[in-house]
Amino acid sequence: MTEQEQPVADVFSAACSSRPVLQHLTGRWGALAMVALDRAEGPVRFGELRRRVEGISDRMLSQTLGQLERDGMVHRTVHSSIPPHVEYTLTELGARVAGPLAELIELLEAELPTVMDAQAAYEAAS
Amino acid sequence: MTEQEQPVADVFSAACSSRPVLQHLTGRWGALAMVALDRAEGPVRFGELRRRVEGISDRMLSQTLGQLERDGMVHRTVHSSIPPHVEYTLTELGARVAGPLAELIELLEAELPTVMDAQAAYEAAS
DNA sequence: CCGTATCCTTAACGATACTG
DNA sequence: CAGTATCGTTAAGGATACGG
Repeated sequence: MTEQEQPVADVFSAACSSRPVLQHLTGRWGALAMVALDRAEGPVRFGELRRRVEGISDRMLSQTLGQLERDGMVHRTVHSSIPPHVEYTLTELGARVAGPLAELIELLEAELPTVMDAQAAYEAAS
Repeated sequence: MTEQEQPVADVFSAACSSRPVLQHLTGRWGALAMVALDRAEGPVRFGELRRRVEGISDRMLSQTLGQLERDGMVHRTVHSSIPPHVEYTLTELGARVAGPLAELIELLEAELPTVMDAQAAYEAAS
């Protein structure tokens, strides 16, 4: 049987359930958290993640990870001990989603000079 | 000469200029606008774009396109006539950036059932 | 150590009205 | 048609303090 994967979802449709999921991934911190986990290639602790994603607050990291966990992108493992020890990893789906996000970020980092030039040209024209 | 492209940019650094650029692309409407332009494969007018990106307001579309134009992702062509006629296309850089964004969106649309299942499981566990 | 709770400030956003 | 201006509302985000 050659089943056709036919997406019923359309993110361009306003009411589609995929919209919030996209928001979580492309929100202020979503992509950074995902790619940080992707680059780690192994479990990462909360504090370590906060250090990697510079500028994020406890509150935002917690909230972002919560959304991603709910969406099935991130797996959370709690080792009940004192002090507590919590590890985050990407799920199988999360790893696949992280791919394009990592590409985007790498492309952007490599092409930042191009962007800066464009910005300068834009300012000059206005 | 085999020049090594060595990115000086690091999006994980809080003050890096790449951060705002990433914001524009992964903000609420950035990715949707980029991929809508990518799928069009040709010039798209303002009104057409607004129709394609369901739910976006005049104000947000204008602002989003302005940011993307400033970042060198989108090219804007004004045909001075009455009524006005303005066309948007991706720049060469924009087209390359749109690639990963399109991948992300397609993956998300295809895997939405997986995400919905994860959400249901999450609710059940709490 | 890993968060949550609370409060507060900012900015994102949408609706409406208006202009070239 | 393609926006901009203004206004009001909402939601996102940061700071701080505290709990398991």
